[in-house]
Amino acid sequence: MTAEVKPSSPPLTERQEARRRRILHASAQLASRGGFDAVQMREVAEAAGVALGTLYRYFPSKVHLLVATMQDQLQHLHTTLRKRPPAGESAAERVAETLMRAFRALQREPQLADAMVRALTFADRSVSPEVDTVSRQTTAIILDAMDLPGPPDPEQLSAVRVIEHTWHSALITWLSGRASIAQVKIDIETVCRLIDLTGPEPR
Amino acid sequence: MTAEVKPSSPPLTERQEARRRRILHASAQLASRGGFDAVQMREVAEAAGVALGTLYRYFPSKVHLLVATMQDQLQHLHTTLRKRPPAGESAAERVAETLMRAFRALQREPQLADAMVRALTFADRSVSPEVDTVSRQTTAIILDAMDLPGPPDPEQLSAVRVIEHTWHSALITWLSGRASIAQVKIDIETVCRLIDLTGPEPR
DNA sequence: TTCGATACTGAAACTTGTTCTAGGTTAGCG
DNA sequence: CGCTAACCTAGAACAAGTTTCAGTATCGAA
Repeated sequence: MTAEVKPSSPPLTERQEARRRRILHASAQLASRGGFDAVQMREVAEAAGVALGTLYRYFPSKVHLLVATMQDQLQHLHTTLRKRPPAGESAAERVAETLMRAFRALQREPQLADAMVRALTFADRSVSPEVDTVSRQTTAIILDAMDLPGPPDPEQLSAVRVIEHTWHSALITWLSGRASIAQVKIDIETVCRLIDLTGPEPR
Repeated sequence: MTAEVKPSSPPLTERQEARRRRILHASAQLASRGGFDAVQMREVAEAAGVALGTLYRYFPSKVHLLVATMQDQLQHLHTTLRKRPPAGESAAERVAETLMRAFRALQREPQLADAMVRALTFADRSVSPEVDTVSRQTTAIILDAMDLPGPPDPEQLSAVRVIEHTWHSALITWLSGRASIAQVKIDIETVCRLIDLTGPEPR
């Protein structure tokens, strides 16, 4: 279930790889302060030491840039989470625990979270492939936490999708100050019950 | 459970009410064609026959405008839905039916849906009150569909929130072409099972 | 009816995402 | 080494959201 971010088509030279990394770093840096609005393309370019045109060659829009930033952060998160797998009894508990852990990680950088999530939901069709990658990464994290014996069945996949929807949308309501952390926790736990509903029992 | 859109603080004169209505109409009109990008503030102002500054006095940003447009459309929808209540046996069925009906309504105006939903998820804290109103309208629609005998308990409210999250997020993935209508239907039906899970049984 | 406050208009200006252009640099290859 | 294509840079230019301002119209109260 390893979901590596695709190294994509043309292999980059070392300097190009470094540029790309500098850009993503600058993006995350700026986002950590003022959130979405603070990630201004001219500033990112300057902070990364590249020309504006170059920035646009690497990331065709601000949304692309921030979604790529999210891919980057998610990969870190996934790696971190794997080191200490959740300890719950049931799959539902493990998933809820994992998501709340991820949530606390985002809490530490709320502005960064804001920038990434806003970009993700604002993305139009032209960013679909990249958004899809993020979605696959999230799915991988959840399935990892479920720690199923075999491959998931379609019903479980649907439950996972619903959990993703909830996770995503709950994050937004928290970021915009319309829900408390406690409420997010309750919603996550509520939706995770779906897992035990679909899994072992006969239908 | 009637959730009227608050008439807000200062009562408007007749001409002001008419202006406001013209603006919302122009907004919906433009959105129905090109979606979010086609709702350009200068064009809205021109189509509504008001100056740009006036448009901004009524709606302090494009996002505010589109969220207000959504409030408007939701109210229509709610009225329409009430005329023919869903017929399902269980609360879960009725909610799923209602949401799919709403979904089909949006399908008829995908560009408008795109504009409204993008605005909703892109909204930052400054739009929280308005977004909250939309959320309450949605909650009211779902609770109506559930047709509970008494007031909902906290567990049911959490289930409703999760359903809203799913509805909202599923809509986004459909609009951005990353999920089919069939998939949305499955996800809605999946999440609606939560209702029967929380309701009648003893815990 | 008249007055003062508030709202509206038209137009310019400002901001930030995005595109374009002309010229210099780099990488790979014979 | 020298060539060529692809890449990079600096900077201007353009697009659309938002703000501002001076002047005009409207409204509600005296």
